[in-house]
Amino acid sequence: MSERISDAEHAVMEVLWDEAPLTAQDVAERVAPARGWSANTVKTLLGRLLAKNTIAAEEDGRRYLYRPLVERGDYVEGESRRLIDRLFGGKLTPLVAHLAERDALTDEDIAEIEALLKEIKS
Amino acid sequence: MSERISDAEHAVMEVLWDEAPLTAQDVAERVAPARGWSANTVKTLLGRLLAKNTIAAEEDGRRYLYRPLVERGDYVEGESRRLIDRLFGGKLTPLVAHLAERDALTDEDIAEIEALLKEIKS
DNA sequence: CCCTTTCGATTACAGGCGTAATCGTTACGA
DNA sequence: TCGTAACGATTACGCCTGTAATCGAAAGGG
Repeated sequence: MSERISDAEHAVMEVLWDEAPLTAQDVAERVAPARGWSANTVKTLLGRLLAKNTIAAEEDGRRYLYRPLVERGDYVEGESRRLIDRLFGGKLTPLVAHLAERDALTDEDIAEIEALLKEIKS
Repeated sequence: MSERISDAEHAVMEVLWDEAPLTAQDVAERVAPARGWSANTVKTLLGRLLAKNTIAAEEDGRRYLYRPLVERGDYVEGESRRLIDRLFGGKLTPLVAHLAERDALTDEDIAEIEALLKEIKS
């Protein structure tokens, strides 16, 4: 279905997931500063996302209003799954184990996840 | 330090992490079938990994023996962190929450992670 | 000793990506 | 009305990636 979203494109998507529809300029204002991009760059990215059918453009006078066609949750799940499949045999546990083993988890993280899991079970 | 490892390169690295040192042909035999690659492709990838200082080559007669210079754990942690930073604000909990919410976690997964966390705490 | 196979090294080449600049059109301000 | 600013569209361009083919040297078989 939807083609892969590149890193730079993803930055644009985050803006649109946060707020939509937006004009190209709106997007540029929100994303360009942090990235140091020119407005042209943002327009190129919007064009590519359009071509990939990841966003839609609705005419609004002589400009367009852009909004996402892909949901953030779907994207996030896809990316997460890719990583977990590629590096951890498709299972989440080894990821958690790996981070824990490397002290990349604070006590607080652990407590949070435990609380979360407890809630899920109920 | 080390440059990014591409997807295709990663497949080669997995072979070397599993067993090393290996000749180019060894690597090709182990990785090419699953990927449908020619032996040449594997050699190109080994060359690129060499250039990136991700692997080392030791002469062995008229051929080379390749072995990783980067540890799998470091790579895995880097990639995991990248994803978690990019999509979950750097925290693991939202990743777990996201997968749970999407029913991407089985009861067994949950039990495993709980057991794992309990062990860590002790 | 020569032909063929085998190596690594070099070169290739299209497509994606990051990052724009330029072009053609139109609307708006002076 | 005329120049200019703002838009989207088109074009650019170098680097990375995936995926090899080709080249030159060397080694091994007959």
